[in-house]
Amino acid sequence: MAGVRAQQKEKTRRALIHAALNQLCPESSFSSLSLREVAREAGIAPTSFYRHFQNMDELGLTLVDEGGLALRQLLRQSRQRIADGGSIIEISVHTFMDYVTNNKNIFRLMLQEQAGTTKEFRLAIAREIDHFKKELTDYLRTERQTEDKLARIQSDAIVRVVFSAGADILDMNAQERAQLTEQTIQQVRMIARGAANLQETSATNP
Amino acid sequence: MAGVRAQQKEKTRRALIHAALNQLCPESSFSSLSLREVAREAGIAPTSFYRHFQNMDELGLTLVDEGGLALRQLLRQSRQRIADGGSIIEISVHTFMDYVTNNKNIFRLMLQEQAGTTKEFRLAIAREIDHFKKELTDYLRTERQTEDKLARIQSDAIVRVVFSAGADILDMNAQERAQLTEQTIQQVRMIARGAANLQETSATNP
DNA sequence: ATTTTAAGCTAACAAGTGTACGCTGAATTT
DNA sequence: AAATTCAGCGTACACTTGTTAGCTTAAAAT
Repeated sequence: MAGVRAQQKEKTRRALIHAALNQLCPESSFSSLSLREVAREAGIAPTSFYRHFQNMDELGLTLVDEGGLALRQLLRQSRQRIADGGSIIEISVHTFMDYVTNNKNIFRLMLQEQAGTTKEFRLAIAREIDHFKKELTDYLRTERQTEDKLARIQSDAIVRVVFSAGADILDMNAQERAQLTEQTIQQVRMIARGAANLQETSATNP
Repeated sequence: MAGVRAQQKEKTRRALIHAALNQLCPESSFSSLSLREVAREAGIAPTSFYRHFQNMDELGLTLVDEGGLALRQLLRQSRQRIADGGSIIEISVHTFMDYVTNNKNIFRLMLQEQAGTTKEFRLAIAREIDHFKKELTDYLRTERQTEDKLARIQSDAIVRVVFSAGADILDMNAQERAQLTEQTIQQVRMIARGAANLQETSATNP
């Protein structure tokens, strides 16, 4: 059973996703996309859209999920490369910035809908960011022997700084990008240093 | 010359601003507001809108400017209250969070349009954030004798963390808000500590 | 007292939107 | 071979949108 039918369906589903992604330029946000235009670019009739998604939001959530998953996989990969030496901070930040650079539209979508109008979107994106925070917290606790609460506060701060810098990177050229990436690495180190310092202090003053 | 006419014009101008602000709930972003609805709520005909603003974007930019100005004034005020004792970090973060809590709609607008679709918006908001960063940098340099470049990096990190936390506060109740505010204060202290530590280290290793 | 100004109005237009309905035809199942 | 499923289509409807053109009317300027 080749599933000629299911195959074709998947194909136009991808076409819809691709069309939506393609229309997400700096000049038009996801929430301003119209079902009709997306359908037009995917080469189907507007009404056929409903054979694949219940509405545009469902399509958007798919984009967020796929994008978040890809980013997490990249970061997990890059963390494994740490064994070969190299700073985890440096590699992770670079990986993140590269992802943003290569997937501007998806990242912009996440930024926009993070403060956006649909609760389901906001939750989906909060979930993605939480995934991050959690993985980072675990790393800090096990690999860096950071005390639990401190690890959570620290990783929260790091994630905030990195995501925020990622947002700024969207409009930058390669040179500015490299510069901001360097600065972000320094800031993450700053946070790590401050956290370590706090831990020492509280250890001697219990 | 009382200026009965100018007075009335200002009044409906405020009505338009108020109407727009009022329609900025979590369920509808600024870019999804329609000129007609805003005009309707302000009690004028759609076409009369143009007597006050060239288009909706101009209205939005007005909101951003007013909101940013108010926030900066608050922070400047609160910084002067430092003389009476109390941590500048604590007071500033509290002031910021209170502002966000009391002006959710404006702050949400800023968040949305920061990654939004109109370049002019993005620039306006970047400008507001830069104002902040600059005032903080100056403070760090003069009051805390922080080295110039370090002061810039540090204040950049602080502003990122605080703004990001401000975004999260929008959907929270009073208790969660207090908790996140405390955490943010700790994170700012963490950054300050890390920066001081870095400065010491580089002073002894020139 | 007369003229000018301009805030606000009504009417109208062209364009775009989401979605309900029912049909077709090929892939699949029976 | 016959029956069923279902991705995709065309038509149609009821709205909403931004914006133009020209009128009214009271305030301001002359």
